[in-house]
Amino acid sequence: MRKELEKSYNPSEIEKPLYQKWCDAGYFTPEIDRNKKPFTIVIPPPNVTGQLHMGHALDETLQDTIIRFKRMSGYCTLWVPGTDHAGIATQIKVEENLRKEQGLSRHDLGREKFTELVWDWKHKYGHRIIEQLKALGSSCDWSREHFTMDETLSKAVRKNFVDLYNKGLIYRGFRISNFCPKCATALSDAEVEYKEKDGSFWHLRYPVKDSDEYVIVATTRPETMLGDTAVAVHPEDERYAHLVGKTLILPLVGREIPVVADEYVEKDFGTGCVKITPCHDPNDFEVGKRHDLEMITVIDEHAKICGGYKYDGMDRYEARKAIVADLEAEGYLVKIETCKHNVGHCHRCGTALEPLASRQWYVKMEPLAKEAIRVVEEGEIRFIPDRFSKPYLNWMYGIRDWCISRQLWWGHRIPAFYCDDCGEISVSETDITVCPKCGGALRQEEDVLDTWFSSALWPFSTLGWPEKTDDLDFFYPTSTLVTGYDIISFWVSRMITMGMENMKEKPFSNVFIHGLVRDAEGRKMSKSLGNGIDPLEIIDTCGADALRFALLTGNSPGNDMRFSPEKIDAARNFTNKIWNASRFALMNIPEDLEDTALPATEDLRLEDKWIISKFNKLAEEVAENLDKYELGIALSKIYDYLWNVLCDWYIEVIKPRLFSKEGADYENACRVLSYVLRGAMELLHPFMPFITETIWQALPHDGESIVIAPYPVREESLIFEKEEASMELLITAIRQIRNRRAEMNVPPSKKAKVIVVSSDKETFSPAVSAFFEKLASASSVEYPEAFHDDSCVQIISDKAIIYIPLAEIIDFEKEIARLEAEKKKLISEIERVDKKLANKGFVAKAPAAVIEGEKKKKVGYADKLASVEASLAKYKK
RNA sequence: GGGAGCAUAGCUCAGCUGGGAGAGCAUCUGCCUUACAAGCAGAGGGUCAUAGGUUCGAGCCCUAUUGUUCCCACCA
Repeated sequence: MRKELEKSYNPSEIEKPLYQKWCDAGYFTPEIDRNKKPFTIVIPPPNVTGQLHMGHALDETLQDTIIRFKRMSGYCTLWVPGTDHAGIATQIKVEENLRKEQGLSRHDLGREKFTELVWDWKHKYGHRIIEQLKALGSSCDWSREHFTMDETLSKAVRKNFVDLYNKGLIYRGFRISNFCPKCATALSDAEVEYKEKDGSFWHLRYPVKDSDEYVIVATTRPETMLGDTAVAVHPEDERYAHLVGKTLILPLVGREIPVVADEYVEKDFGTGCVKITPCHDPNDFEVGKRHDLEMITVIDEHAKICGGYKYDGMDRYEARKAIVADLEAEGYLVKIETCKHNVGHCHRCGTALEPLASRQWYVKMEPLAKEAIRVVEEGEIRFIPDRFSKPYLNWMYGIRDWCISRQLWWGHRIPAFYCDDCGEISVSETDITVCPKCGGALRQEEDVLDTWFSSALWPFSTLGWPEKTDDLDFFYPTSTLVTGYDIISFWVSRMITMGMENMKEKPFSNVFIHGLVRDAEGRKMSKSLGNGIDPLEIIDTCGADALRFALLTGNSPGNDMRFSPEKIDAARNFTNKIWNASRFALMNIPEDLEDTALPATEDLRLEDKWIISKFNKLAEEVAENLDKYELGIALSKIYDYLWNVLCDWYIEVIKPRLFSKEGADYENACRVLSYVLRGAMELLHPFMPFITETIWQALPHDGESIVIAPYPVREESLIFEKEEASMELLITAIRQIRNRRAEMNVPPSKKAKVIVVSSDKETFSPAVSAFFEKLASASSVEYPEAFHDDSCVQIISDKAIIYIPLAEIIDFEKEIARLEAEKKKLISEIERVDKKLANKGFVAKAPAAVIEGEKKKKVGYADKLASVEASLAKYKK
């Protein structure tokens, strides 16, 4: 059933019910069809308690456009949606809320109660982001929605953990890791953000035992001196060679510490002496291991001093002041320099991190990286744009073991069980209570896994792994992963390693990388800056289609984009334009026209063949661009076709036919208009799903929804090169007339006769008079063999000279000047082409088509020049 | 320290494998032409950062330089 279009496009009324209809019809829920090729995308799961922001909007729009294109192109498409439990982020949020509302900490509640509270949050807010994805039009299969802490996904996580442990790829180790004092947990290297800070460089004097000698060490973190257990010098440093093996007295503490020689020290940096604090610096830790130094922890996980000093309990910065003051008072402070240095910060909460030696769980990455490197280097997995494979490979080649334990409560609890009786550590896919070795009681590891440990499995865990499901069999490996460059190392790299390890097959073939959405000034959109534009607000006011258009247009793979209100305006104007054009079409297409067939070719008029031919070429180009992930280019081509070709020319040209309201000519115009408009909607649908479906339904159409309509493909029998060329000539002529009239300030209301002299009788014939009348303010059109009248404005167009009798407003001097300028330009053009054609190298090496083109150009210029010269001669007479 | 991106119209950016520079917005001019003033018609505006090189031919490829942004590593 066709429906009339409302007077104005009201996206807020149309979008929701339409989306519901699509879901109800099951368009997004594929049935496995082995006659079709699968095309699968897994969504980068947004934080379950998060809100849709511009970054998501871009990410989802890109995915939806691709998946809709593939769906219409006949693939068995699956877009798996879901959310991530986002360990730290979610826990922080709930903790903050708990503190604000009840003044309690998570420890007041205890682990079990607190975890329940987080689940409550998940149930309360987890649906919000899903609803927002729907509002965008995302054609996800909601029957396959997942959450990283689902039962099935949790099983996958445990299996993966146990498998890796049994292979020796997961181990528990004591080493330095970055600790966030605020989140009170260890972090992986990827979660550390370095920021340059102004700092000081404190030079301290450490006396040599039983001597008047001393060494001077420099540090940016004087409070760590409490944990010093050595001072290191370079083995070949003659200045200190005599001190190696001697003992120093650690100021304030009085500990006796050795001077050791280690290549890690750079002779020329600072004083050449380095204080060694094995428990609070990664390099010192290594030195400590090499020299078997004592490991003394003096800063705890809350960044407070510990270990039995008078500074115990003080915050690190407070302690720093106190310690520096004491050192100074006792004469150990030599000098203070200012310096800039990089300090690691928590990428979640921004707190300065503290390196801390502790026992954590790690994944041994090097063996896993091998395959992950191979599949990218051998092109099994392709990054788009290709340049992003470099940082990926860089990261992989320099891979370090992945710290996966987090001292949090929200997440997958590590399935390791400790026996306090015999010290055995058991890991198990199911909970166990009895030690398999000694039968003693077990207690489970308190820590949970890094969030990314579960998202690393996402492309196959969501398809059912470790079960051997049909989904997994059919839809894995997935086709394209769409994500921002900011999480290549966090997520993409880990999915590839885990995919290769668990599935022995890549998790996806293409990684389509996009940039960040920035504000109009190029800054990151952020809550604290208050410069974010809320995508939901745009959806409410302008519609999801306008938002999608604004995000896609001009966007190129891998590059950041700026988003501004002007872009939304342009997008909204475009939806308005489409809407009005369609409304106009439907006002004229008879209601009983249900048939979608084009008229017979012999019944098609010049303009019909032109617009049909251009449409078929457009279809081909758009598909090509989409295949290359050039979504922005594809979209701008459709935009151009709809606005600048279909609306500005075709609809204008056929208006007389449409207004005639009867006869074959009228009906054919309606059929062609309906064909090209419907086709344009189909091409545009992946980008702007709602408005295109609405219009498509209102037009004559086959099938029940545009969502499952076949994507247009170029049809060779509908390419009309000759008519295209003719029409372009006419358009050029009309533009030239308009141009001249505008230059002479002739209002459109002043009609004038148009006399066309052309040897191209097929193009310039009485059949097209209406074009000039409608579009070039012609009162009538004549086509004489030859014509001349000095009182006419002469327009030299391609393959035609046009005369317009507007004697009273012609400024002859101006005309002559204009023609002289034109002549000069043409002569220089001809010279340029001549020079090119005289160039032996060009003639010998350039492709034939290019040479042919140049020759044609020359003929065209020469023709025009002859006309210009003839006119000039007559004017000058 | 290592790597990458960007530099094109006043602004924001496209420009795919080299064959006479494009869009949107902004500006100027003229239009209520019965779909659309969120519109129509027209116009102006660019040594494609700089210098070399390859080529018959360079915005595009190579080298260097300048400016800018980002990523990685991180020296106490």
